[in-house]
Amino acid sequence: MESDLVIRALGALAQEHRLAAFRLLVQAGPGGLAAGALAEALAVPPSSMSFHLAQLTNAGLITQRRQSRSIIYAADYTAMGDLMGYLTENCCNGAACVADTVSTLPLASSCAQADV
Amino acid sequence: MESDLVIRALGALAQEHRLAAFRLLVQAGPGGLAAGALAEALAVPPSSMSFHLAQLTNAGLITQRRQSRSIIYAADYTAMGDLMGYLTENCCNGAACVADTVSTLPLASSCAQADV
DNA sequence: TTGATATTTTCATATTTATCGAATTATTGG
DNA sequence: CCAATAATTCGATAAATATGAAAATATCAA
Repeated sequence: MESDLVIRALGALAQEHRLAAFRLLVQAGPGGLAAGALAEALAVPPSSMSFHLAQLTNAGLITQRRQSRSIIYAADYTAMGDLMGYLTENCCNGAACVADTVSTLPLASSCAQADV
Repeated sequence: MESDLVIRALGALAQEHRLAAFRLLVQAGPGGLAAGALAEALAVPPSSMSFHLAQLTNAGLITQRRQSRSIIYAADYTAMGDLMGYLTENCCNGAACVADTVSTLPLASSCAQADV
């Protein structure tokens, strides 16, 4: 992941409404949520919501697809994974930052196959 | 980690010079680097560097200490770890984002001692 | 104390980002 | 086609961020 895209992704998440929207989309799963549903959930005017969703889309963190009259947004887990990978490699001294967190999660399996 | 601090941390890293400075500080380790050394390394005027270092400090990502005439900045690994923890919990569906990335890195050692 | 060094603060300016009503585009049912 | 629904784009404005020269602050060595 190039640092320009990383900066756009970080900037996209560095905003109250966008971070909240992205969290909702992560929770929602691949099915995603409609723009209107997000706007209502966050109590943000449609035009503002659209602006923020465009930022997240531009950063590659979410995808959009039309479904009838609605436009459904969904979190791009791969993009988020790439961002986490960049931060782990470049901003955490040899994964020291992650280790603490990961060790508290059920990731034993992923560590076991770390020799791949 | 509260979302307000998370947003400040993400915003602090979402800028070319600040991301580069933080990466240098992470590499430098606990010893840190002087403001002047960072400014020179990044070819940024002292006043601009100072501005950016203040942003990173305000976000809690780096610490500062005076050493003679220089002010030494150092990465706060705990803060970065907290940020990674927040993202893992809230923006990665049950750590799925991390698992993919981590498994492709030579993290066997960090995983082995994860029980510390 | 004086002078040199290291950094920050101040200040003006430029740029980017955020907000939201109103107008516009796209889709569907009747 | 027409009316209703769902989103986006436009446009004007406000607010936050970035930049860098110049002045102010802190430290040290002589």
